[in-house]
Amino acid sequence: MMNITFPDGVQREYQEGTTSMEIAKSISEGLARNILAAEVNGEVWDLSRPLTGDAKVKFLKWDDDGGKSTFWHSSAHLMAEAVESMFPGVKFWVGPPIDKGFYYDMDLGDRSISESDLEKIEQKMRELAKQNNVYTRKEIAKKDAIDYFTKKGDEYKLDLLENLEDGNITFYTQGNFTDLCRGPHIPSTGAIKAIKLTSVAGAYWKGDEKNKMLTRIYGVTFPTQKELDEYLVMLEEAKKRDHRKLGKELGIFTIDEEVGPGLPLWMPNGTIIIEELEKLAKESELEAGYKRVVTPHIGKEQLYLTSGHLPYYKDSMYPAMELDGTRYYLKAMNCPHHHKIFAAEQRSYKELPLRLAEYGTCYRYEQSGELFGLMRVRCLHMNDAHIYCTRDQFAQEFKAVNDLYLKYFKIFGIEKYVMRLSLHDPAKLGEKYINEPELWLETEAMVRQVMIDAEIPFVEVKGEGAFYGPKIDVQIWSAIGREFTLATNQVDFAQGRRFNLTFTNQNNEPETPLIIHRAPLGTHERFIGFLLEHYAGNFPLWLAPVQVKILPVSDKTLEYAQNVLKNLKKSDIRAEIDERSEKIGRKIRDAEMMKIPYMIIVGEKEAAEDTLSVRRHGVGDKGSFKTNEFIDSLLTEIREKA
RNA sequence: GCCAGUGUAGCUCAGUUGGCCAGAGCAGCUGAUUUGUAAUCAGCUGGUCGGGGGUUCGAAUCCCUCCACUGGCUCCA
Repeated sequence: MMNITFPDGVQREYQEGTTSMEIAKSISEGLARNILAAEVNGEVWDLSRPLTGDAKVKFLKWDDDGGKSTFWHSSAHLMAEAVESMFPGVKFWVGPPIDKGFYYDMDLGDRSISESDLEKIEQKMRELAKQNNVYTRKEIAKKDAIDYFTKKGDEYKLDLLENLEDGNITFYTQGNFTDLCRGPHIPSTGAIKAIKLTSVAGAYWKGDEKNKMLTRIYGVTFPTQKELDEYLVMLEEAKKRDHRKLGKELGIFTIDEEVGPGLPLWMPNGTIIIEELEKLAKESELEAGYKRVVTPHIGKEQLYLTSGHLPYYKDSMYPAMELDGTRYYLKAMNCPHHHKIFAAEQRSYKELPLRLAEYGTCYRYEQSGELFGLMRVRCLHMNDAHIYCTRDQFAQEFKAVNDLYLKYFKIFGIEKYVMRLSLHDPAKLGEKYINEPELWLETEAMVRQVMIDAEIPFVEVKGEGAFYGPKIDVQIWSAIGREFTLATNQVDFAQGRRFNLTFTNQNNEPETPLIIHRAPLGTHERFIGFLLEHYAGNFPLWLAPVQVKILPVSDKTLEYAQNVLKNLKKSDIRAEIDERSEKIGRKIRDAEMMKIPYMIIVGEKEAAEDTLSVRRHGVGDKGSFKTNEFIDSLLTEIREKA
């Protein structure tokens, strides 16, 4: 007998070799119907797999992450079966579950799948799901597995097998499809009731662009049609938040083909937001002891050779222009220019930390396929600053930058983000990263310690560091789920030496400063793109391009409206009058569509009483106010950035 | 850059298997209307069908090529 412990602490005895499905059935038939997999001693197992000894068992339903991923993993196999039946000879690479659904990579030879094929594959999947085929697990010797795939001529699975240990290899079969797979899977295909293949895309084998491009099909499945429908509605809702759509509708920015891809033009409404953000940044940075500088948009080749950028990032820079025999580059980063400001004067330890800030304009030649609205562009305005400090000052300075982030995130109500400690990859030293193994480990430890001391949760990711040092990146997601770095806080142990930057220390010796590169508000482009989606276009009052729209009921009250406008402008409130000879309902509708925070309606009643009828966007009629009273409440709301 | 797709008026979209001057709604303009909390009415303007080349008696529709965009991959200081 074996002893099974459930999550609530209850223990029960079962015959050895009992499967988790049988255990579930012994508890209740209802439970057995709703479970997809079981967590056995922390590992997700098939329900049909026999348990061999005492264990902790937790049943996984659709609502558990482990349940969903098992469901989607099995769905990937179902899709593979459908594809194989329609495209005989197709070879499969890997088909994992992902955040929302699953994909499978495959080599179709000289055939290709277009989006119109997806529906046919879906249809086939539905057919196969209805057969309710059982997913069967089979342990297999490595030799036999190699034989199987050698006969099949499948070099991809053979490649996978190379890295697997004998005795640890399993095959899964459902219907006519057998795959090398570590599992686990749901009991049978019948549970998959709703299927949507979302897109087909190319993906390099093993993610390396030197390798062959495989075909990747993305899909998502659900246990009920209702859940799929809800998911599709959610996708539609997300599209309405897309900053590319909102940016156009609200007159924030435009991208013109003739100006160039990835080169946004900021329209008047967008420019107001830019100016408000810069005001916030300048005030905060002044308070935090930064000094402002301004630097040119270009620099000589030698500058970027000295900094070390050219060998690492030349491909991402616009090609050089040659003038009088000298090559100049458009700057892709501000740091070399700032370093030259540090170098321009003799520096004493008494000046440190020296914090140089600039909203710098940079140009990066991003690959054409990577451009994405405002989130990935070729011209960007960075909330940049470089902090030159001693080693002793580092922790405090780095933490102060983190505090600045958190202050901003609070203002903007940004809650969904992940702080990522981006580390170097030792395998790429000298190639992608400056070849200073000890300095890497040392600075990485310094940053880690600051984060731990500040009790800020973070994840560590190898291979995401800057070429000159580790960094903390703040990761966010666009409305359609793409991940971006919103803000960054980086250590630089390399450029100080490369530029020969020194200060005189207390012992009257020259010493190289550590440098922190930071951009808490990222770039205007990405930050405003993010804010558009974050607020769904409903900007808080202090950021709203038009804060108040005055709507006269008829021409008769136009004069009174103009008076009100004058008063609002006196208080620096951004207001406009809708002077069209439209009905009030129409004026309200248009102002609502433009997501203007406050509408004030002035008719003969208001003109006679010297009042305003106030309407709040998305809320409705707020009643009658005296002009001064209303302006005061606006000013408070603006000041508090509510 | 790579794979797959898309490109018709400022916007959202129709345009049957290639066939009469390429359509609609919204927006814009002009006029009428003077209006009370999410669309007043009428008339009008507006498109070298992404650019170029080709096939054809004839191309928005078929082919080639370039550009841009979309979804991914690679990349992301």
